[in-house]
Amino acid sequence: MKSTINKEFFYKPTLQLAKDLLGCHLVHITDDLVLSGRIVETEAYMGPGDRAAHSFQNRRTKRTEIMFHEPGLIYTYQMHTHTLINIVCGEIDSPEAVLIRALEPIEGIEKMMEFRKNQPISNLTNGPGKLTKALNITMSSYGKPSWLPPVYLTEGTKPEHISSGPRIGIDNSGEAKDYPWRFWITGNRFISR
DNA sequence: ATCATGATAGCCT
DNA sequence: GGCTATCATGATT
Repeated sequence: MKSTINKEFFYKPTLQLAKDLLGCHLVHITDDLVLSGRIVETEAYMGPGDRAAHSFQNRRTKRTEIMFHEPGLIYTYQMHTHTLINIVCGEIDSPEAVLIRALEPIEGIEKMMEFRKNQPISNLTNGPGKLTKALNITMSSYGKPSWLPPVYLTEGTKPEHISSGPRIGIDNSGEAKDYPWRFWITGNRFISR
């Protein structure tokens, strides 16, 4: 069992945290089930100045509210038919977040296959909507701490090398679409594309 | 490559 | 209350 991350871990610049989350494990534990994966791809959303961020221009609404709170909390939101999971970053009142875009399946792979309608292992968690389905993560995690069960992070194995590039799915975000704020473990086969 | 899906959010009247 | 868009995915052409 990997050791749990403590909340001090989250007090660092968001771009650094986006990289430091690579290699950590995301775990969902319930009474009779452990589902986990190693984070292999993330994206940083930099708040008021980032046109791709929900909190652009400090937009503070019911949905974005949690990003104004302490780092390490879970920000989930619904996108079409999928739930996406982010980790809140930045100091209080600095509404930044890191989106978890892909995992490498670790524990509970058989069960993940059930949740993912018998997809092959290579297609279980290689996208932000897929991984929440595989780990059975829903909107009920909104605002919960990511350093405590049931949905939490643990230390994993550090990546050997990290790559970066433009974020995905934000073509309507002006100049922000080209910022290299997507990070992934170089060569990993579970990245989203 | 395009399209349907369909759950809110956010913004307008 | 209506309208439009969305940090995606799976199925279809």
